[in-house]
Amino acid sequence: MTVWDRPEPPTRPAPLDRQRIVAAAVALADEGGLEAVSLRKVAARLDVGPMRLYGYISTKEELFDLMVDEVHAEILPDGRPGDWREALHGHAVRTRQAALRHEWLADLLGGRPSLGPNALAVTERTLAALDGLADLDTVTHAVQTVGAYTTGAIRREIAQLRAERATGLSELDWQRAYGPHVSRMLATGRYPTLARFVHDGREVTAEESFATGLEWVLDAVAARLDRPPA
Amino acid sequence: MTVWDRPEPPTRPAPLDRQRIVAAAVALADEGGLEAVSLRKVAARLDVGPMRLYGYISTKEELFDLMVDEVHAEILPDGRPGDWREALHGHAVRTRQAALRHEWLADLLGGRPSLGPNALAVTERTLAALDGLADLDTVTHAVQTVGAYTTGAIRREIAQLRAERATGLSELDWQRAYGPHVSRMLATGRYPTLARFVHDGREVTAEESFATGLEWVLDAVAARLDRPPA
DNA sequence: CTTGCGGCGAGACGGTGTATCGCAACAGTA
DNA sequence: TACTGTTGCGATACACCGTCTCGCCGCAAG
Repeated sequence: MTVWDRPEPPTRPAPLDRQRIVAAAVALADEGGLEAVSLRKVAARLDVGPMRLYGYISTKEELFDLMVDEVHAEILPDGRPGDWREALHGHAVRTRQAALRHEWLADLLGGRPSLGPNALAVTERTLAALDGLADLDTVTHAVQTVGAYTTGAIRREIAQLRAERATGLSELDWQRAYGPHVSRMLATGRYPTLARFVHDGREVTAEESFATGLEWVLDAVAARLDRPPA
Repeated sequence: MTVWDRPEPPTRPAPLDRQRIVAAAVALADEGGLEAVSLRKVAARLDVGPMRLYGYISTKEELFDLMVDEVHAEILPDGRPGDWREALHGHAVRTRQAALRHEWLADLLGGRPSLGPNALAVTERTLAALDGLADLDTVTHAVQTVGAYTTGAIRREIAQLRAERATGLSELDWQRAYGPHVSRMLATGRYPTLARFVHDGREVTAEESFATGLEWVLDAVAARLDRPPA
């Protein structure tokens, strides 16, 4: 049997890599949500046995940590730093955009401390943009407060988005119709104020709501940065 | 065989109840975290087969929804309403306290829309405290902004608390020592600002951090409530 | 007493994360 | 070159999960 008759050996899959593992996991999560990520499926996508992964991660939670840090690369500011407000605003907006691209991020955000290189780099850039404008404590509080708002607002937005998708209602109808359950609850008369707000309230897009709250929080930060600490 | 020889029939466990199911699930979660809650274990605690639960809930997620609403009973304001700031502040603080009592709440907060009777009642009371102080949109933004901050801050606090517990470090050492990993990362010199903040920053308790950020956000709300909408 | 029905729960199913361990392939040595 | 020691891979196993199916048992009606 000549060389020509023998098929080429199957191209060995590139040797494993944390990078490749995380990329596969992110792809899986983007397609089917966090619950679609199982070590077996990640391994299958890399043509590898599940146990192979344990050389690179020692637990599924670690894989999630790596995924979160991977996405933080998308959150790093693009250009050179502007003023503090632009930095905080940009960080919040880019985090939200990343969560809209990778909805599973909302499930993980704030769930564990993010100490990966990309997350630290994001923090570094943000802190640097505020450095010197006030004492360390004030700056720390500013970053943490905006971060907390961002995390919470993103979670709510994604949660609502999923609920809308599940019921098939359009986003703008949602707050008024919200399915039979809420209608019935409001009709009991036990939540008169809430009922009035739902009935009379203007429809507000999630993006507008996020932006408005963010401006408020940034204003609060501005008030503390401008004047020396109490 | 006389009556006296025959044992009394075993006291039948009280017929099932959503209340009892949720109470068992909450107890399990309080003891071992959310991951310790399985339908099988909840059922076992009620001396019942797992399938029995499906008459009362149709999915595990629904059980989680019920648990969240159960805890919202602890978040309802105790007395009669005070002013708007007290209402928002109290809501945030009570939510945090509930999360410290039931750490698993941090995993669920903001994860799905909360539409249970207790959650709606909490919202009703909060909205009522702000009603009339500004147009509906402004009031809605106020409640949502404070809510988003609260969710995010609680998640971060619980996440940090768990990480501390896992490493055995004391809370105050944490920010400086944070385990070998962060020390090494900071030593690389790639995060100079962050390193300086970690090194020079005053230790701040989680409670103080939460309270400070909350005051900032409430100040921002005050600024919008006091003057008519733009 | 018989019959029909309805609901309960045992068992099954397909999946999960992870521990174990036999084997095969390789490195080093005689 | 032949042998041996070691290492690391991955098949197999295990305990557990959420949920579906369906046979059986107890009760109501005739």
